[in-house]
Amino acid sequence: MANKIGNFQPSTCNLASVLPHKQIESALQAAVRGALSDADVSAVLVRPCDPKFGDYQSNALMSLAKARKLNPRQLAIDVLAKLEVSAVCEKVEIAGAGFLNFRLKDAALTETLQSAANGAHLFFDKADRPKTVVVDFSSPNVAKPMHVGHIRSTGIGDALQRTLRLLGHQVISDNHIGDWGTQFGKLLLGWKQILNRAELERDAIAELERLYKVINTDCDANPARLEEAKSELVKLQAGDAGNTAIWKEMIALSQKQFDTIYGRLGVQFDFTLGESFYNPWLGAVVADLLTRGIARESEGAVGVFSDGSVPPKEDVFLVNRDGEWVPDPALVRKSDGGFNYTTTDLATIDYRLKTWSPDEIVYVVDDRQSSHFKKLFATFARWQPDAAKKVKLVHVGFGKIMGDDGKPFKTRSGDTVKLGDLLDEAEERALKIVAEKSPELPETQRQEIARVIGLGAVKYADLLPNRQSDYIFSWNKMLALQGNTAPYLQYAYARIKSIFRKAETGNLKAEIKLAANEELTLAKHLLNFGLTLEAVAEELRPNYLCNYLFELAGKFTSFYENCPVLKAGDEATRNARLALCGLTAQVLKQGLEALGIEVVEQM
RNA sequence: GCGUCCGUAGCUCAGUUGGAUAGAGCAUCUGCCUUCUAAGCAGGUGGUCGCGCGUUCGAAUCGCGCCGGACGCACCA
Repeated sequence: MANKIGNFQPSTCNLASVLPHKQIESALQAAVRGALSDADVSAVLVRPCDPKFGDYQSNALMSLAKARKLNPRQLAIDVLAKLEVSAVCEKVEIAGAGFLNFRLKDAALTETLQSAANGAHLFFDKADRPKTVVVDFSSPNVAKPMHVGHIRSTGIGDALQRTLRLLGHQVISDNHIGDWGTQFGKLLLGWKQILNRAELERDAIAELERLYKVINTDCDANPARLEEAKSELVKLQAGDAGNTAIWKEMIALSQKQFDTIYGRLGVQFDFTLGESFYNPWLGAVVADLLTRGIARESEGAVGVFSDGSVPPKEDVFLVNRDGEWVPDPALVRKSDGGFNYTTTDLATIDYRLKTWSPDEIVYVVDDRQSSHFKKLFATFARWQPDAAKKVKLVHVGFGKIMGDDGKPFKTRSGDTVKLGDLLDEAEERALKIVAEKSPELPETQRQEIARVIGLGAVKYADLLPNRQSDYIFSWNKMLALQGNTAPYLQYAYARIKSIFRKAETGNLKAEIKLAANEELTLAKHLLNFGLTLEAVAEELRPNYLCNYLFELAGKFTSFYENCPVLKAGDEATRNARLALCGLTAQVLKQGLEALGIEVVEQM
């Protein structure tokens, strides 16, 4: 926020845009500056609107007028007098309390589509000011199976990194895996005493999970076993060679599992710097916090406490218990001398800033950890105030996945659903449907279609809801293949491709001609692709893109029903419609790709 | 007890600086396959946006208070 000062957008950037709404926007901003020389025009935006009012609308003048106690309609008249948008718009209208309504000239619309058809762009601009963004997501734990809970972080994080990259930002994706912690004491003990080598070869993660469970049960019942486990942990922490070797092997085995899943999901990371990577710095972080007086000792532990700079209600280091405000510190060292995740997270921020100098670090993590992140960010701001001003730290939180019963999603027997099993089931269910719908296709092709549709369905169902709300996991919904689902979008794409297979001739760079309502509606919607991508990148909400693509597919099918392409009356119409189909297919494919979802040529 | 998030159609959910008559899918009802994939399209039914007060030209959106729900509240992440 604070780093936005002086970050004005030169209008020349927008003037270079191929997109009419951006041209209108920068012209409008110039006109507003002309009418109100001191106005902050960064909030003067032009957005698509209800077609009955026009194609685009700005309501910015009303809030500007309000802040200055001006008559909004009069301000609109003054701004309009200075506004020059006749190249792309029909006469601009002032409506209601002070809306500006813009209607695109057909020529401007056609020209934008033509340039896209010629390959000059795909309805979005690269960012004027590319940012460097670290995206921290997925973060599975070593020696545990990835489960259904990981799809949210993995899917949302991947969609965000893809979208940011598409817009020309520099992204550093980092998988902060859980490869350190007290659980390794138990795992090491289990490995040394009850490891089944054959099982380890067959299914390493299951065997590691078994080790943990058995020893954990032992420890609960028998304090001596717990001591044994602790001493293994101490040896590991002290750098014991044998324990370190076993620990590394457990990580390698887990990484194999992660790679398999990520391979299926098509997710890539630039770095996988787990928690253990930061071990060498943890002591120094705590020492520095103590030296600077930011942390202090309490009950044997070391923590960061309230500095009293804000009212208790806003103080993240206080919590109210029975009517009294009591400390809720961010602990950075336990009373046994061990460090905890706040320490690691502080060292991680420090490392990332020093290594990559990002403008932003985005954490795609469960909403339940929001108070942890608030404390973490506040602690970092106190620890390194100057560095903190240069980076935006964002917690992208998300809700839980629930079962049909409204309780957290589990298998019938009450276990957590393993991610691999979930993906298998998605593909199996999709295969049944493909076999039913397209029995004529060869088996291998049906399997490939089922793979793309099954995975797409799961990912899309996860990305579609507002990320902050919990959502109900339903196979029927995501694979019913009706409504707002990945298959619906993939189907729209496949239908377009089918047209092209049947079109023996066709020039994708044909002259664009728009006449029918369905053609105009579709064309105008294509123009909003960039706006949508920017909204996703700005608000870190992939669901905006889902809804955009669903509408695009809907507008396309409407066009498809009403405007024959191959059987159009004349050659020019046929070619123009083919070009429109081609652009729609490209946007669908590109948009789905930004969500991490593949398409098939036929389904 | 305190904090965070949430409460929108029968069900599941959208709702992009507060903006014009609140949207979609499912379900339900009515049409549409001798024309490019009907996994589709067109249309109907269905909502005092939990309740109340307030701010505003304008509130699902902002503020306050209730009611209901989920989650979280030092040495696990």
